[in-house]
This record gives sequence, structure tokens and C-alpha cells, in this order.
Amino acid sequence: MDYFIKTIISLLKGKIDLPEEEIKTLLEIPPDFKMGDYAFPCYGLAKTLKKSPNVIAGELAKDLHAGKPIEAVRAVGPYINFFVDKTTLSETVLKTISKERDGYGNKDVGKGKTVVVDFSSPNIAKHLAVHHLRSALIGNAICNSYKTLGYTCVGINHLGDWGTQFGQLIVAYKKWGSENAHHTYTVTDLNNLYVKFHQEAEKDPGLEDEARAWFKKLESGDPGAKELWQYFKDISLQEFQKIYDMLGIHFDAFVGESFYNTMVEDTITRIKEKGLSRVSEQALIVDLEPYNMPPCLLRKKDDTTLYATRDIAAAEYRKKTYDFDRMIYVVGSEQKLHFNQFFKVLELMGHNWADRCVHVDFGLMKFKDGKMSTRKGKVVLLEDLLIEAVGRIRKIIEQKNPSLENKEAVASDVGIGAVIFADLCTKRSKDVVFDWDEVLNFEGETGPYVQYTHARLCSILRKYGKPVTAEIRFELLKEDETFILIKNLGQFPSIILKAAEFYEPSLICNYLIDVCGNLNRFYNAHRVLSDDEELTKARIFLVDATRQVIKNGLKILGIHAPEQM
RNA sequence: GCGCCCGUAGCUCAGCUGGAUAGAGCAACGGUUUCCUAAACCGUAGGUCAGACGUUCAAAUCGUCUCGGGCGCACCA
Repeated sequence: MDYFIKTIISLLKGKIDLPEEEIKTLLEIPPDFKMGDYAFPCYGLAKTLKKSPNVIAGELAKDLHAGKPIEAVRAVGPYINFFVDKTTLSETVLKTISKERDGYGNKDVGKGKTVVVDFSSPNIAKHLAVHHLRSALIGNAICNSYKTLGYTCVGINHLGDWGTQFGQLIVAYKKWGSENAHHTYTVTDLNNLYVKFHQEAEKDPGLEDEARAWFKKLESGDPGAKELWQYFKDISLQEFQKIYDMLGIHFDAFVGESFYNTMVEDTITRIKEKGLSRVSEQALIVDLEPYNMPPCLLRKKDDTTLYATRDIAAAEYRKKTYDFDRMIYVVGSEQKLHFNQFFKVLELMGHNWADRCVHVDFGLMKFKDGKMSTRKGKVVLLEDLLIEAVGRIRKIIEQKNPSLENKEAVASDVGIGAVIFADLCTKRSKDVVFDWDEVLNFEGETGPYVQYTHARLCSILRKYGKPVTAEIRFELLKEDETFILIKNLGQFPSIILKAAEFYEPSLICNYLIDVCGNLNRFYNAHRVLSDDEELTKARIFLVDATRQVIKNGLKILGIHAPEQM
């Protein structure tokens, strides 16, 4: 696509007095393809040339003669519209896709650079529930986007395996849990203990003190506390892994908060030496009042640390270990202030890389009647949701395609794909209300729709049965539905770039919906396999390219693309 | 009280680094299958882009304010 833009710029350059860069940013794509493929608005020139933009467009258009890849230049109102040569465009786009295959969309802008992505990061001793989905899926997709751009990506699961809550859990376990010590504990048992603790603590506030005391023991290395903690952690990790496997999410490191426990002392010492901290109300804080923020707490009055402290230590450790170019934290927007505080402390410590840490936030997931809460047991477990989704797809397969092979694998790909797509589809800044019917709707702008479109294309290719060739007559791909689709396919690389730049996987979802819509319109209007050999070859080439783009896009989102469904 | 996010069709959303008639899906109604998977496609209906003022040749898009919803604001993460 750059090829056409460059030609247009060089065409305009001689006629108007603007730097290339500016012409490039001014160039736009008309709302309707019938108006042209690119357009240059003349409003800006009106002032300097003292003529109306319509007149300028008219004069310039007359002056610019089409050539080579530009088929026509036409003035429409205040715009100069450019029509590219369809054959050249089709050939450029489709040949690129067929050459690059699984690598179509890849770039090397990130070559040699490392990006650390901190995502999912659940607290242990609790189930993974639907509200954990967003961080995991958005983080995974961002990781994949950056990989596509050539970055080395390190996906880190920063497990919440440290903090006062483990004191609470130990107290609960000792009081109400240890009598069934011989039966194998599950996360459900741990969760029940956690809920019970909070119920009891409302009646007896002394429990909270006991919990803090236990956490203090844990932090100072008490073997008994540590053993229990490790036990809880093992139980949790096992269950988490099961869900991550279902979702197809991989981490390069499972490094929880506890890992940094040995480093926090050193971190605090350096903060103190820089004179950044002071004691206030018996706690050690970094005063952030000059920056209009509440203080960042490093140490509580009982001397134990807080997560901000561990986050600072973790950031320093990661910088040393990975020498990242950028570090991305995919964490809910309710933690915005925490990240602003902790990034500011990094900056004050003199870390010039502090501005390369970004908090990629996202809106809250809640129920119609309010927030989800583990404490109150008001959650939908992730596992239940995934099983339900796969179950419903299984039924639909039974009804629509009972002779399908590998039904189970396909049901899993489609059911889980539906959940992933539904979550990734909306811009991350929006709050989402969890609704079974919405997540489990499989028609229209959904994951199954994209997968179905992909499967149909595979089906055509199977039926065709011969090798796909690039030796086709590109001028045959000229109908409206066909050309719109080809242009759309050519946008894929720039969509990935934008999705990575804005940390916004929803852009890829929307793009895929677009491609599928265009494909299905093409599919309905034109038969691919016909007696006309040349035409069939040409359309097959397009079908194969579309199949490839959908597959590549889904892969970034973390969704499988079954060949039949 | 202060700060951040959101407010576009009945519902869910896209469009928001300003530009040519505000787009999809779901739901409703009507249509398309002798033909490559109808999990699809086409059509009809549906909008004071929360509101006001401002900047601009041009505002859903930028700024200020108001209203409505969400989140956060020292020993939780």
C-alpha cells in the first residue's frame, strides 16, 4: 500500500508547496470506494492560495496526469481523488500475502528490542473467574502483536503470592481447615477459607491482627508459615495451569511477588539514601504531594512491605534481567493511581527508563447488579464459562454438521474462541457487564463468525484440490465486492502496527469482522469454482489470501482457526 | 471534595491524532438455498452522536463547564 501512497506524494509534491510528511498525513481514504482509493483535501491550501478549495482541487486535478499505478485523478468538490490501478493493487497485495504466508503482517520495527508484558497476574488461593479474563486475553494479544512486529516479548505472570492475605489464609487454615488436612486441598477449599475469614473477621476484628502477625512471620522467613504458603501456592498453580492451557495462553515466566522479597530491603535502602522517603504515622512513605498524588507506602507500621514496594523491586530486577525497551502492565484501571505513584517513584529514583513503563488499563467487568467479588463468592468461574461455551458449540455442531470429524477439538476451538473474541472485541477502556447470553451468542460479529468464514474458505480450497498458483490474470479480480476485499486485505499490516501502538487488540477484532463481511459479500455474489479455468484460478488465489489473513489475525488474538466446523 | 475512565439506533458496540451522506451486529419485520458449509447474505425500520458554550472554513471527534454512570484517593492487591 505504501507504494501507492508514495506515488501520489511524488505526484503532488511538484504542484503544491508542502513537505512530503505533511502531504502524507493529509492523505485520506474516501468514505466510499466509488469516490476513489485515496483523497487529498484542499481546505488547507485555500488560505495560502486565496481560492476556494473546490477551485484548487479542480485546477490541481487537471494538472496531475495519471500514470502507471494511478489510473485516474479526479476533483470531487474540495478533494482531489486518486484511483489506483486495480490490477496493480491486486497483484501487489495478493502476491505479498502468498509470499509471506504465516508471516504476512510481520515487520521488523522491533528487531533487537525487548518488550516485557506483565499480564494475568492473579492472586493465588482464589479461582480464576471471568473478571480475570481481560488481563489474560488483552495481555496475550498485546504480546502476540509485538512479536509480530519483531520484538522479543517476555510474558510475565506476576502472581499475587505475597501479602497480608496469606496471613489471613494461614489463620483461617489453622482455625478451621487443618482438621481435614489428610484430604487433598483444592482451590475451592482455600477459597472457602478465605471467605470464612472475612465473615468471621467482621464479628471479631482481632483476627485481622492475627493475620498481620502471620504475614510478618512469613515475610521474616518463618518455616512453618512458609511451608503452608508453599502448599497453598502449589494447589493454585496446578489449577491455574489447567485454565491457561484451555485458553492457550503461555507465559515466559511465572514469577510472583514473593520472588522479590529478598530484594525489597536493598530497594528501600536506596530510596532512603536518595532522601526520597520519610516516616509518617509510623509507616515509611515516599511523599508525592508535589505531584498531586497521595504518598506511596513502602512499609507498614508493622514493618512489612506493600505491593508498591515489591513492584518497584520487580521493575528494577526486570530491567536488569531483560533490559527491556518497554514494559507493559496489563492491569485494571482501578489500579491507575498505584501505577502512577510507582512509576513516579522509579523516576525519582533516577531510573531514566521510568517513562518506558506503561500501564495498559482496562475497564471493570461486573454483573448487572454490581461488582464481582471473590470475598462474597459472587463470581462466574472461568472454567465453568469455558465448559459451558464448548458445550453449547458441541450442540450446534451436532445440529449443523453432525458428520464433522474431530468434533471435540473443534467445539473447544470454537467455544473458547467465542469467549476470547467476545472479550477482546470491545475497546479495553470500556467497562463490560458480564452477560451469559452475550458471551455465548455465536451469530453476527463474533468469534465463530470469523472462524466459520475461515472454515468455508478452507472448504473451497479442499474442493478445488489443486495447488494454488500466483500465475493468474489479476485483471479478472475487478468486481466491486472483489476489489473491496483485496484492498481490505492490504490493510492488515498497518492494523497490527496500530493495535500494538495503542495496545488495543479490539482493532484486530474489528478488522477481522470487516474482512469477513467483505469476504461473505464476495462469496455470495461470485462463484469461486467454475468452468472458467482462468477465473477460478484467480478467485482461488484471492480465497487463499483471505484465508491466510484471517488465520494470522486470529492467531494474534490467541484463537485457533479450524479448517472445518 | 479531588483525580481518572465511560456516555453514539431499543440493546451491544465501531467511528474519536477534526474533514465529503454518522456505520455494524443483536432484537423486529420481509426476502435469498437445483449452486463452493444459511454459524451466511440482501432489504425495511430505527439516531437532538448526554447537554451547553467555545475553537475552526469544517466538531460525534479538540477545549471549558453541566448532567448521568463507573473506578480510585495511607498501611489490601
